[in-house]
Amino acid sequence: MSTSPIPKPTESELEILQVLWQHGPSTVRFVNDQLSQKREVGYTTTLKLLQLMLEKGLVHRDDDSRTHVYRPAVREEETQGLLLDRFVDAAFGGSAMKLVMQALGNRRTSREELDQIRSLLNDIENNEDQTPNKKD
Amino acid sequence: MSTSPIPKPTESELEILQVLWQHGPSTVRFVNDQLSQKREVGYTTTLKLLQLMLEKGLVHRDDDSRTHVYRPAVREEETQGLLLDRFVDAAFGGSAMKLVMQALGNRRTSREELDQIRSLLNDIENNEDQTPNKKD
DNA sequence: TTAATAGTACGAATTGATTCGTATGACAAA
DNA sequence: TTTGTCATACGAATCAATTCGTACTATTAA
Repeated sequence: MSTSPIPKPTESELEILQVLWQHGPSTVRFVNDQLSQKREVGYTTTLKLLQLMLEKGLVHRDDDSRTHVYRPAVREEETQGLLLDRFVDAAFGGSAMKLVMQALGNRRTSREELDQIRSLLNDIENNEDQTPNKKD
Repeated sequence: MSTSPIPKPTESELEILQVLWQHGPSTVRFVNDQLSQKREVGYTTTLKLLQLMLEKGLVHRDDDSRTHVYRPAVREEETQGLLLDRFVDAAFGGSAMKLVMQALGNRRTSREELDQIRSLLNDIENNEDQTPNKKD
């Protein structure tokens, strides 16, 4: 069982991955259009980023047709988990609890969401014994 | 009550802030010793970082004595909140819920911690109406 | 007083991420 | 065929973060 060697995506790469995760396989043009809705960004910039991501193994590319189509090579949850770990370390000194408390305390959370979390908490408490739990 | 214009600390700066938050006002030597426990880092590197952080307003400095003493200029929760916002945007497409679910689902959480969260959830649900909610 | 030690200041090299200009090729319409 | 449009490739500039070497000053011990 080799732990997959996911390279840590940068912020820009993450932005692109978000688009791919959300919309599925996309052309450079499409990705660039999406990014452009949030901020100014040149076409070749997006192109270059995608090419770098291809080299890093963050995306796959279908270049059968002239217009290439990119799709994510990493799974959303996995990548988010990886980044979350790093972030918890960097910003919260490793305490995931503190992070959760902040996230919940600091912003408006709807009753539905609260219920969702409650039910997750119950699940966790029930499955406690058989939880895989790879890390210390 | 002006919201303080906190500059976003970089990863290295955050590492240093962690030390200062945890141990209080410290000399460069002390901070460097702490950092060195985790990874190789030169003394002047730490010094330079602290000097830059001073310019940015991330720390204060007492230079009465030859050996300067640095202390955090930003509050822990505030800074974490700021970074959390950015992180939720960057990695979770803005959904704090998804982040919380990941954080809880992905790692072992003790019963005590689960209870702590539950009680926080209750607080949130009760205070819902009168919650100050300063931010947009 | 002198030498060793420990501190600060600061310029500059390095590295990585981001950005974009320009060259080049494919394709389609006239 | 020729011309205009749209695509990729890739070198290189820029910018920020990080790192460290070196110069200089204060302090202390001999």
